[in-house]
Amino acid sequence: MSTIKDVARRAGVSLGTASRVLSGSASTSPESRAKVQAAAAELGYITHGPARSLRRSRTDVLGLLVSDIRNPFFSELAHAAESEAMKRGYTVLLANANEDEVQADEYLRIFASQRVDGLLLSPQGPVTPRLAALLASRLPVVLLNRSVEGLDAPLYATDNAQGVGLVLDWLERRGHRDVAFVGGPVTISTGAERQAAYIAGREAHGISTDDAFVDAGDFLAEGAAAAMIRILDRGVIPTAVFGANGPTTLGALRGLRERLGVEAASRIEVISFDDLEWFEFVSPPITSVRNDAAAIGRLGVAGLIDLIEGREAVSARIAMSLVDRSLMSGPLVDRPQTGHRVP
Amino acid sequence: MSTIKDVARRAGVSLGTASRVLSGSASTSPESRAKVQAAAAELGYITHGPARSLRRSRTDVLGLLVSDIRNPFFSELAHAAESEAMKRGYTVLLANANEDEVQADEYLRIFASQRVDGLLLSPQGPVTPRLAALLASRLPVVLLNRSVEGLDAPLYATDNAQGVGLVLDWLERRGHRDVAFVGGPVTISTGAERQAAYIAGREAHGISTDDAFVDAGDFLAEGAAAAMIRILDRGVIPTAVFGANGPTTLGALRGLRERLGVEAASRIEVISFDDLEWFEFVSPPITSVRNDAAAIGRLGVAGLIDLIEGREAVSARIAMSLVDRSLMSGPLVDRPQTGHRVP
DNA sequence: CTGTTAGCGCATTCAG
DNA sequence: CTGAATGCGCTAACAG
Repeated sequence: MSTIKDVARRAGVSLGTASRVLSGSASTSPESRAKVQAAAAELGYITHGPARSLRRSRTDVLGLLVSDIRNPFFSELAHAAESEAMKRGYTVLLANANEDEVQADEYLRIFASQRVDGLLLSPQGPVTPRLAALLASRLPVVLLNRSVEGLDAPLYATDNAQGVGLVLDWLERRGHRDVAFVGGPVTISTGAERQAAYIAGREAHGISTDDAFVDAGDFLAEGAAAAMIRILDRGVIPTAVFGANGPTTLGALRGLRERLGVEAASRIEVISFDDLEWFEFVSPPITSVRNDAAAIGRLGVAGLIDLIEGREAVSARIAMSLVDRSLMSGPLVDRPQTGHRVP
Repeated sequence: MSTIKDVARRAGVSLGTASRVLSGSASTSPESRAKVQAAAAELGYITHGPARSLRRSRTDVLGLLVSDIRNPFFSELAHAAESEAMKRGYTVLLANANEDEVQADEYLRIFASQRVDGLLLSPQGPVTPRLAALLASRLPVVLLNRSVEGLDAPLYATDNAQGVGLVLDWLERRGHRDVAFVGGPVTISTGAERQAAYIAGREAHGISTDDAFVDAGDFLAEGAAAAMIRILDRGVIPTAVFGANGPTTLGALRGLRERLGVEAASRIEVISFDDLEWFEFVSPPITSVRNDAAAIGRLGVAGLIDLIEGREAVSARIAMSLVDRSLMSGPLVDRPQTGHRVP
């Protein structure tokens, strides 16, 4: 690999001039510019990132720590964040915590070691000592979708209360009273907020307040299936199920089918926080409130760059929209009608 | 941020000794070790990655360039690669080409600039000049799932011919003659290999050789839906559809429903290359051949590290397995029976 | 506008 | 086993 020294020698200019041309930092004569650029092209010169970072004490790298890259919500978010960052001259170092606090902490160490210029964080739990140390070092941080106590950073997140409101309205319109709620960990802000909004609003929407209908998993399919089964094993039969995120809805569906069989399960309507591409294919189709993951990713990157470059960054809540697929199938005729207010 | 110099001063040893302790490179006295480690812990010292990389002329970073991070095949692969790399002391820099050659090339530049120690590549097309330059610089490279002409690197890939064989056997057992094939770009090795194996094997499995049943998209849902619609618009009605990767199957389903309606579409069986988590919920359930993305990711990382550390790396083809969901639904009774050999 | 020089933080040499 | 010295490749400060 050729260095800037090689380029300078070949172009017949000094090291400094070559550097100035290649990084465009100061004005240079047209002749120098031409000579240096030609030499660089001939040699296939590519800046040595680590050396440049060492000298400038910045890396132009952003760390992005997501909870679960296999959750389409996060893979879409990551994708949007990455292209926004690239457009603005930054590279994203993506890490996957796999909903695991220990792994998250390990990646924070790597980010710190790589000296990322800023951090996009979707936290797993409370503020760990390592995270506290990063914050103390005044590393710019923004939060994605999940907040955490004692961490005062701009937050780019789904409007959970508004989204749950859409769900409650829909449940009421469809005449559901016996609704199972499969939530996520209440230790995660999204889990807590969605559950709280649901519990607070259900009575006003004519939904049973029997807590036998409520359980929570881990925001992954497997834990959600177990939660769904726990609900059913209490002897209640819901007419609708509300899954608190994408993987949770997947797990809830599996749980329903495992306990009730395909036939009986297909008589239960499902609504999901987070829209997945396959909901239209299930019978009956699954309705959802859609979470604009791409917007969150883009806004997060923009906000983080604002912080890095010394500007203000303001939090934003992203509104959700209802994707009502119940129209496709009409009212569920085989549903037990006891106690239902049919729309 | 404290530097190794601060640690040395605080521990009352020289810079060299602190470095030796912290990187474990040479033997040190127990006392020095204790003092240095204590000082490092007190200061919250974290190695400056760029400086270390500059000095050692290696970064312990692997570049992973995937075609489409929102394709679950790749997000699972990326996840597995990342955790395998972490286990072995490497960090993965993930980039998403979005099935776009230009973007892929841009990321190759970033990888080169960051001086990654090796490259895991799922190529989009032919060898670009930039990729050629990287290869010429003797950067260790392994290929994931897709090969490319003129690039002699270890390949960790699905056994496409074997997978298509499983599909053909299943189609024959189910008595399908009029089978639509929705493929991917033949400019991508997986697209070409899968299509070639299907075309070559169909006659021996009693499947129509009418090429009206064959079309190809772009390995994304939208292009596949268009291809499916082109097939149907030729006036043929298949009894089964074979989608050449996950997003393709999704698109094919959408195309079927758009042209035929839900009812008629549900009388067509679908089989897919790549298994998706929701196939069990579709009616009838979608059968698939499963691609072990995690294995490919792990093997790729292991192979790449072998190359980096001067060992041999041998290519591997990963066998696919049939996930037969037709058992769940039994033979399709409403299917037109003309010309079918019923199993 | 350009050449020279210093030094970012670290690992590694060479003496001792 | 340890300390002192060197330089990885680059940018920025300075003097011209």
